[in-house]
Amino acid sequence: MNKKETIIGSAIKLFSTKGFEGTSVRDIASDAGVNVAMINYYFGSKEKLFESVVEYRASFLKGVLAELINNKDLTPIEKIDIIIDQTIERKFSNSQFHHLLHRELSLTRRPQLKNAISDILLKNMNSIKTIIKNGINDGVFKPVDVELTLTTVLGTIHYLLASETMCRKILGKKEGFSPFQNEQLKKRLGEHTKQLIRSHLLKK
Amino acid sequence: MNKKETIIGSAIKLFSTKGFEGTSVRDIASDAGVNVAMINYYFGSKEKLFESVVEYRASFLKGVLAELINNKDLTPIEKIDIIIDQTIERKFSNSQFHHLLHRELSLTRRPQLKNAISDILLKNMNSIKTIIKNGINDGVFKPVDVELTLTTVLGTIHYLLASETMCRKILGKKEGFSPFQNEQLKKRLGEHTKQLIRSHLLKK
DNA sequence: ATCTCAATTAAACACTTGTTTAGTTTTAAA
DNA sequence: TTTAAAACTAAACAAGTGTTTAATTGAGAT
Repeated sequence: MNKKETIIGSAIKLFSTKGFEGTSVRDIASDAGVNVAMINYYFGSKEKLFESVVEYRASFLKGVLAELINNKDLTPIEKIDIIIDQTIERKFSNSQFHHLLHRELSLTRRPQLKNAISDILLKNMNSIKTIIKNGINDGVFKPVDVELTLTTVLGTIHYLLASETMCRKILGKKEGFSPFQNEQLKKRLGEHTKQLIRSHLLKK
Repeated sequence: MNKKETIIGSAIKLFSTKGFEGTSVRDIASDAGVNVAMINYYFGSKEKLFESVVEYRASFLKGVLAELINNKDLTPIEKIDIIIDQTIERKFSNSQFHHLLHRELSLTRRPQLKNAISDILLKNMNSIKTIIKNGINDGVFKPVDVELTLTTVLGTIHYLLASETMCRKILGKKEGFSPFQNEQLKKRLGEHTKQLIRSHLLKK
């Protein structure tokens, strides 16, 4: 691994857990085992490093959803199930990075970065949107509020993973319980979300 | 309004929009029109000011939900409807403060504050939880995953309000659209959430 | 009028911040 | 082996950080 990537790795870790303002370039340099000046040498500034971090990791979020839309062998509800599973998988394994994105979104600073972030997040949403819309047009789904149905799917998953402390308390678990590494919780969340969406979307 | 409250007011505003680390005590003092030293004089430290902010505003979040639980004149689903409306109302009018709480929850620092915050948020959740549980026991609701159903209600509302930029893009609105002041959006969100929960909870 | 104590101030404190400089080492091509 | 660009370093920079100090003001009680 070259130094530039090492720096990005440390930056992801620290920005995610301590926030952008809460992380100093010296923290990052120390964690990455490089001289402080290397950050400005490679990235120009702390802020540009942040942009590089988002850009670097954004590629991980690009789902392979485009092909799913045009798949003729799957029913619309099967497609939704797959998307729910994929979304849960992705949010569980990159939970801290998701927090970073959403934290930044909720602040007023750095508007151009916020635009970049929401564009990234929207790519996934648009795939789900298309599938639901097609399902409605084909008469398989009820004529629901498409945008808010998306919001429900992503909101449910996101809210549960918003904080380890919170998640434990919601579920009534003890201190030792690690939600984000728990396969059983993933399964439980998947089943709830799928069941919910079926009731919401499918005609009886 | 005394100075202590003026400081808390400015702190809420600035912490909400710029984050805890992104806000300096001089920012706050300047906004409140007081000397910098007054913050440490009244609150002891920036961190303790933060705790005061949370404590001060937390009272606004205390719903009158306790009495709703024992109300015999309302059906379980009517109670849920009321809770959804109340939650939406509250999140719309204190959206920035909610962001502040959730942002802090997603960081690793200040664990005792995180506990305090999640306890505050959980008080509301427990009221909803009881109502759903009672509904299930009475045979009116399907035997759903109670904790995750809560998560869905709060997650839907929270996710939509997570960021103005994001909200606009989800809904396909233009730059001028102000989601958090929009009565029509409140109504739309209420209808979607209630419809969703009815399909999910009610037996056919 | 004197005393007392809380409220308030400007200034300084010690420290951290992101960034830059000027110099050195490393690398690799000519 | 010489040369030139890239990689890297320790140190300094100016600005900003939260906090404390010591002095001053103001109001109410004695």
